[in-house]
Amino acid sequence: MEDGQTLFDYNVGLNDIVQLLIRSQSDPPESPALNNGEGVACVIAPPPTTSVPASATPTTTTVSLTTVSNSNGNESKSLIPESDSEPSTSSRTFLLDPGIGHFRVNELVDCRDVSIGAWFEGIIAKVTPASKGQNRVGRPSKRTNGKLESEANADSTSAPEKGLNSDNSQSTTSKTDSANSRQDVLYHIKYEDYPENGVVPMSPDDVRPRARTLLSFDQLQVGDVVMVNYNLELPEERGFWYDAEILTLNAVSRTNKEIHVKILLGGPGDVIGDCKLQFLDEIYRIEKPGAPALSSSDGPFKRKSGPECKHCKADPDAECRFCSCCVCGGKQDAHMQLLCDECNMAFHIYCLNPPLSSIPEDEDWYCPTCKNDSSEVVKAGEKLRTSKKKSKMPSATTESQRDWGKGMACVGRTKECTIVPSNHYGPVPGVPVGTTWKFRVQVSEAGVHRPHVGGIHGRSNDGSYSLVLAGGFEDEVDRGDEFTYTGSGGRDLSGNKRIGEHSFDQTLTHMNRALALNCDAPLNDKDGAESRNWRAGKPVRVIRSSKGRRISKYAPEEGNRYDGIYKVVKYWPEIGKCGFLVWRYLLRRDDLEPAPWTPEGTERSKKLGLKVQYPPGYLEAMANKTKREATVRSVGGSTHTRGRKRGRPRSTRPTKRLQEEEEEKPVLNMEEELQSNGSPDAPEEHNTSVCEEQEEPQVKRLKEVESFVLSEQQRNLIQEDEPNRKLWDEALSFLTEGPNFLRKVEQMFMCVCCQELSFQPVTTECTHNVCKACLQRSFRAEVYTCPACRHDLGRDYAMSLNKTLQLLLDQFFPGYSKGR
DNA sequence: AGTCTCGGAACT
DNA sequence: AGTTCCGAGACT
Repeated sequence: MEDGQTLFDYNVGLNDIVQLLIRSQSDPPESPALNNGEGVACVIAPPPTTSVPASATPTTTTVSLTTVSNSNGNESKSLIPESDSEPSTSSRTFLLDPGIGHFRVNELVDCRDVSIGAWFEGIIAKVTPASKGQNRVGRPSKRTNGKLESEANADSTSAPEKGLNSDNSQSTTSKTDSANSRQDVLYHIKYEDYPENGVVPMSPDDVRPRARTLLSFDQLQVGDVVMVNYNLELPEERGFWYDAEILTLNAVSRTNKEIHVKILLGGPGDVIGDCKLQFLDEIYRIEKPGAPALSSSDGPFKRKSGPECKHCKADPDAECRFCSCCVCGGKQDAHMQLLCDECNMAFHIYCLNPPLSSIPEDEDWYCPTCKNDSSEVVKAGEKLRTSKKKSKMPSATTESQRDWGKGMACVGRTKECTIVPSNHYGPVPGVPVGTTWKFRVQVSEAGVHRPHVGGIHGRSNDGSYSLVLAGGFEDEVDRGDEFTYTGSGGRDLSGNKRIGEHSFDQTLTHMNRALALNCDAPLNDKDGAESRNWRAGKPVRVIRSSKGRRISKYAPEEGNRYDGIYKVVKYWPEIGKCGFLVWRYLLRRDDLEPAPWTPEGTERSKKLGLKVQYPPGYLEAMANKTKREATVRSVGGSTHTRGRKRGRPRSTRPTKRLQEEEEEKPVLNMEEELQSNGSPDAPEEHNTSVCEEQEEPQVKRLKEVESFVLSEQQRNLIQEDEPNRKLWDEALSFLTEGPNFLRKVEQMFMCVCCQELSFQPVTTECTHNVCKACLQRSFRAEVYTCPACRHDLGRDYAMSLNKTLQLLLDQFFPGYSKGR
């Protein structure tokens, strides 16, 4: 990121997870991290077989190497030299005592790359004193090591090189205190296999004597910590060298043995449990400090490392498109094989189409299938290109620094409805008519009306699932159980607007077409159509917004209320009051649940304890933001009402409210349309923000919620689901709480893996329910335990589907499995 | 990736 | 009270 840029500029959205690294100005531009292809164009290294006997001839630097490094002196861009191209070790095999620390110069050691937690062969190049601060700087990777040091010491004089100058004074003190001397040094090592990394400073914790002792199977015991070869990404293949604690030793037969270990990556708690080892005859003892020092003249003490090709078994004569050129499979001309920085496949430069005449000078190289349009890539230090959309936004031109976009219209969802798919018709299970949310984003979260802003939710080749009545059109009529609705479009929304003046005709496309498809009639985008049997049309969930109060007295006082299922009776084009053609729809209610404005409806809402739902923490935040007065204002209502409420003693409020509601209901019900503007003083039935806490017990006491009624079949199925008896018993105790029953069921049969209602559930022997797919994924990752309780299921566990439970969940949450 | 949208708070 | 402008999400 560049100064002045925001995450929005990078299309990072709310709830996205990103990884950020702090960029250091002092980080040398060319200091590639080990095993980190980032920023480094690699040329393929020779196959492992050719490198094994290599140490015999240290002077035979390959001819191919010189050709490239001549043309390009930059090490990071040049070839990775073959392992025999490390002349310095053989020419200086004597050990030098630096006077401090445990290791001598030229001693063979193992060094841990803390970024990946693996040990690599290294040689001590020099030893310097280190200030305590330096050693305590976390355990950064080699790449960040130098960076952190220079940053930490930017304001002091104890940069590493300065520390070297004050060598004498510090070394004497450390000699007197041997316990400190280990901590107070910094080892500078060279990796045997990665000379291009140069000399790397290392904390004493990450350096130890070179492993030299192979342990046989019978020398091992459970609990021992040893060094093993393991590939974290591809456990079947050869990988790097890690410390590991032995978990199980299983000798199936004399030749067939199994060892499971826990890989220890170095950091506290940084472990990978239950890894099955592949290379049982390559297990090393970990040497303790003080083990006899080894130098390169004592032998190579070199372990097999790195991924060996499993396709060709690293046969140098075999053609292999996996470990060698993926075009021709040939292993020749290793120095002319380019490695793609994305997919890691190799390409002879002459096998490319078009072929390249030389190794490219760019730091990165991507193969034709991985290459992105370079104009789309924002490189480090480059300014972002403004996208088409952003360049159209007013802020791109006006340069105004206004604080837009902070409102509830611009927040992201914090949860998502998963019990029904987004294209679900009909009610959302567990959401009764009368449920009210303050903000549209909450309606979206509940899955009742998904778009944040749009009035119609639908798909133009399927139909409409829900719509919001928000009174945007003067000429709409709302009679409660029947209303007219207007399509979308016809507005000029340039300038990043959401609504605007009508400036052209609407068409029966997009959402307008979707809503028309709900009508039980063949689509007619010329004249509209009338249903043959209006009830036969597709159901639409209808939400009334308090904004609709402008033209409809059926709109709620506050927020957005789910009013039930409606059907499209007919639709037709007409010239609206705006002067342009609009598409108009007649919707009629077709729902057994009583409408919220009817006496039955208000009664039911009361029983269910329905009140306006606010986002978590919203009321508290509002209360903090302003004072009590401001909180009252947010409830809405006229000044007159506000005054009355404030003057009223709190303790009497719940009773009073109920009386008022009972008086009010008939009024609301009987009022004729046009009288609605005359009743602005109606008491707020959804007045919650001030007295919510006080109300709670009262509501509970008064709540005689209508029970959830199980069908005969459901009852039988629950009986049948023997393994889940306990869970069902608990859920059934919520039957008396109406919609809470479904919420309880959803909660109890949630899959711990995907955090959604279990789909194709497997009921484990420890009576937990998980999606079969989730359990299979776990087994593929070789974790054979119950995801919920870690009970061992065994790798041969038969995952049998609990069909009874699946039937039940499908009944309670119709359509939820369609979304999977 | 581009287009569309009966929200909602900051600003005037 | 009216105007201006934003991110997010859904569809195409």
